[in-house]
Amino acid sequence: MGFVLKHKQWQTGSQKTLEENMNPADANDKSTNLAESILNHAPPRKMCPHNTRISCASCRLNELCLPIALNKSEIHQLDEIVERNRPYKKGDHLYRQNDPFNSVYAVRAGSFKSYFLSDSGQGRVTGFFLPGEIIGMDGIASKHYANSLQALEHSSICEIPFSQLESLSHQLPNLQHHFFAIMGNEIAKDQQIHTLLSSYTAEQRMASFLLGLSSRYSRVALSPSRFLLPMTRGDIGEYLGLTVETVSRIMTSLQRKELISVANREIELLNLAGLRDIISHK
Amino acid sequence: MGFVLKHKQWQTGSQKTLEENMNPADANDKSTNLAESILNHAPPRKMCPHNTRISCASCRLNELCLPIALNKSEIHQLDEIVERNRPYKKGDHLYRQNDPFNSVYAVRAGSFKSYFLSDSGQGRVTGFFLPGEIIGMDGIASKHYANSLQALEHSSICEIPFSQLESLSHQLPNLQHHFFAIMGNEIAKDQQIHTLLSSYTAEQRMASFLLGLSSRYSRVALSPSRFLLPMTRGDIGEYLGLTVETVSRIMTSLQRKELISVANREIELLNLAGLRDIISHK
DNA sequence: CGCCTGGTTGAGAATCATCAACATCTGTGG
DNA sequence: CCACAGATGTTGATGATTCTCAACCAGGCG
Repeated sequence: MGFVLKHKQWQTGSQKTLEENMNPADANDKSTNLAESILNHAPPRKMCPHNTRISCASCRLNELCLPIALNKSEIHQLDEIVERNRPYKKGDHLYRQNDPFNSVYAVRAGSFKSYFLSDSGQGRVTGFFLPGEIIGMDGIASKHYANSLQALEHSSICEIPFSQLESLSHQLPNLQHHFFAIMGNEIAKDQQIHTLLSSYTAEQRMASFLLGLSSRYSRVALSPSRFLLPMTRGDIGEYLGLTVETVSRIMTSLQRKELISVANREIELLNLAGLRDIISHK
Repeated sequence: MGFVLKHKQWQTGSQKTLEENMNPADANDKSTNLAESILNHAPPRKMCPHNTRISCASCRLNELCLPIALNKSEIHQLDEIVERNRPYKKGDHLYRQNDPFNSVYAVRAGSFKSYFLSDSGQGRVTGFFLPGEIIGMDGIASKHYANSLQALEHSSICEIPFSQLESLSHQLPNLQHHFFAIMGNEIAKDQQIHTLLSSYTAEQRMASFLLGLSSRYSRVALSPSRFLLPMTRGDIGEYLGLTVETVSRIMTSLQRKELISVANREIELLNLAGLRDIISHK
C-alpha cells in the first residue's frame, strides 16, 4: 500500500516564505506596516509572508524569473517597473478572458490555473502556474487575454506592465534575449502537451503530469517527490482531457502499483523511474 | 452528394507565384539566370516561381510576415539579414529534431509539417505551416529545435538568422514589438489546440481543423472554401490525435451531410456555418 | 450539525482504435 | 505509354478505453 502521510508538514509554494534573504530596509518596512495596522485598530495578524516591498535582487526566484542573465544595475532597472500587488485569495481572479492585456505576471508564491470558456459555456483548464513562472503571454498578440486566471490557493505575484517591459527590453539586450527565451520555452512546452494529448493514454497523461509537477517543484527547491496538489481532480481532468472519475481511478491504480501514494491533495511519488516507464512504454 | 471537382485547377501556396509585383531589377535577374542556364546546356525549364532575388518590400506576404509595421527603411534593414534559400522538394527536411537552433523561417510558398519523435519511436505531427507563417520558434529557448520540419510539397522559405533578428529587434522597436506579438500569437494558438484536443470529439476536431485551414488560406488571398489539402490523412490524424481511419470516416460523414465535398486532396467547404455549428454544438 | 464541494467506486454505454481487406493514386522504370 | 510497386485512402467488423450516470463517502465551513 505504501505509507500515507497523516500530517500537515507538506511544502507548497505559499507555505514557505519566498524571500528569505531580505535586506534590513525591508524588515523595517514590515514592522512599520505592522505598527500601522495596530494603530488603525485592525485585527492583529500573523506576519504575512507576502511582503510587497521585496526587490528582484533579493527574490529567491530570480534565477527562474526575468532577472536571470541581468547584471546588478540591470536588475535594479527591472525592479523599477515591477509592481508587487496585494496577495490573492483562493478563487480570486487575476484577470478574465477578454480583459484588455496590460501586463504579464510572475508567480511569487502559491499557484494559479488558467482556463478558457468556449461559447458553448464549457470551460477547460489550459495551464497551471507555480512560483517563478510567467503568466499572461497569451494576451500579447491580440491585446486581450485569451484565458481567465484564477488563484488556486493564497498566492502573490509580481506584475510587469508589458509596455514598460518592452521599452526596457529595448534598452537591455539581455532582457530582450531572455524574454524571447521565456516565450520560446512556453511554445515548446505547449507543443509537448500537444503530443501528450494526441497520443498518450490516460495513465501516461497522469504519469507525465505528476513528473512535470515534480520537476517544477524541484526548480523552486521544494521536494520533487512529496508535494501538495494545489488543484482539484476536476482541474487535472480538464487539463489532461480526462474526466474526474478517470483521474481518480488512475490515481488509485498508480497507488496500487506502488508508484505513488496519495491521500487527498497530498501525494508522494514513490518510484520516479516506474512513472517514466509508463510514459515510454508502448 | 454535392458536386465534386474533377480537374486540377486548385490553388495551393506553391502553384501561385507569390511575388507578383516584383521590381524591374528582379525581372532582369530572372532573365539573366535563364540565359545562364541555357548557356550552361542545362535542360531548359519553366520559369521557376521560387525566385531567390526577391525583397521583403515586394513580397506579397509582407502583410503577414515580419515586415508588417515596419517602415520602408526598416524593411530594407530586415531584408539585409533574410536569406532566401533554394526551394525544398516534397519530403525534404528543413531541419531535424535536436539540430542546433540558428534561424527562424518564414514560409514563402508551399507548406511544411513539424513533427516530434518520442524516445519510444512513435512520431506525432505537431503543426502545419502555410505561406506567411513563421517556423522554428520552438528552438529559441533550448537552442535546439524540438521538432523536425519537413516540406509537404515543393516549397520555398526565407531564413532569418535569429541572432541577427535579435540585434535588429534591438535597433527597431517596431520589429521587437512585432516579434513579441508573433510569438504571443503562437502561444495563444497552441492553447486553442490544447482545448481542441482535450474536449472536442473527432467530428469537432475535423470541423475545427478545416475551418482553421480555410481562414489561413484566405489570409494569403486563396479561396477560403476550396483548396487542396497538402497533408495526408495520416498527418491530419496525428495532428488531431485520431487514427487515419477515423479521419477518413469523418470526412465521408461530413460529405454525406453536405457540409463538405472531398475527392482525394481536393476539398470544398460547402457550408461554413454548418461546420461552425458542429464545433459549438453542446 | 448539516450543507456543499470534492473525491471515490461501480455498471453500462459510446466513441474511437485496432485489425483486416480492398481500392486507388503516384511515380518510376521498362 | 504501360505496368508495377509502394504509399495512401476507404470501408467493415470487433473490441478496448474512457465517458456517462449514479450512488455514496469524506472533509471543511458556516
